[in-house]
Amino acid sequence: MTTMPTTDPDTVSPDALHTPVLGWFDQHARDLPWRRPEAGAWGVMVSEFMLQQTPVSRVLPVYEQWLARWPRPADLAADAPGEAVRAWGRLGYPRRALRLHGAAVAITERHGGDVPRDHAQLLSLPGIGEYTAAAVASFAYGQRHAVLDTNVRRVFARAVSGVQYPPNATTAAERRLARALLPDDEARAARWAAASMELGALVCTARNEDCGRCPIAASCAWHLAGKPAHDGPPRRGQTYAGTDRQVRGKLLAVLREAVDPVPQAALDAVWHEPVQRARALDGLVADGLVEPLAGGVYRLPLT
DNA sequence: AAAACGTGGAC
DNA sequence: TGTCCAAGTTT
Repeated sequence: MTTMPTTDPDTVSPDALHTPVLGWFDQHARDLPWRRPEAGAWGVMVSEFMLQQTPVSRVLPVYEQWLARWPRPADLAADAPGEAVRAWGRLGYPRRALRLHGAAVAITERHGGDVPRDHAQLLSLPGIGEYTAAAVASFAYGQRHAVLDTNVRRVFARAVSGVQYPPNATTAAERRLARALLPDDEARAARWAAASMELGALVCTARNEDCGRCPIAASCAWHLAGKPAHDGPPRRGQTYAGTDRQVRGKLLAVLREAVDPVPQAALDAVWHEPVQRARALDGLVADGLVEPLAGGVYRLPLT
């Protein structure tokens, strides 16, 4: 007979988590450029786009160049989307660059050039989903939102539910828990969002977690249970080699480096298999990442 | 709801 | 060396 994990918000004591985690954050928060006051809402938003599935260490240099080149949304909006794709470099998932450009255009046209404060308005921008809308509203504007990213989900899974990893897909129970654990005070809630995320990023990591440095190890359900290994369906593994994604990446790398439009032959050289190669290129065009010109040449999108 | 969507560092 | 993982969004 086993007992179910404790996921009922009524059974957890929020303040017993808040105080130590916030205290730890005061001491150990990283000095990241998008956390500095001068970053502004635009800096926060740019960082959130870049950090979607990409590690901080790789984002840092691109972020700095991006903000120097396009210090306000209108600056990016005035430039070609292809320039955003080029400046994105090797961060991966280049559609994010296109969406960030699209968001800048929408902000310029519909919001007077200022990143909106309202969660619903943020959510309506391209490339902004539930997480990013909450993150921008919380980090940039100090609002009270449940900011549920992969780090926070893991912290909650362990500290509250007593399991090593959260479910593959975010559940309603997780959202409910995140809301229940949000401090009542707005400023404290915003601080909590950043702190709980930072704890997951630095201490309560996916592998090699460091419970010895964790401010809530003593009350962590998973730690108390003896840190049982993950039990259940395998966590989704990604394959990459030989996929369309890899071919798309190679094609786009050529276009990013090229100053002038690229002839078909130059693209053909990146992949031997013609059917997959054509499918990948078609996909890039369909996604608006590549613009086909007359005469069988291609370039990053000008419009 | 499941699958597509890049890239590179760490173990 | 191959697997795992990184502040998700979209269809």
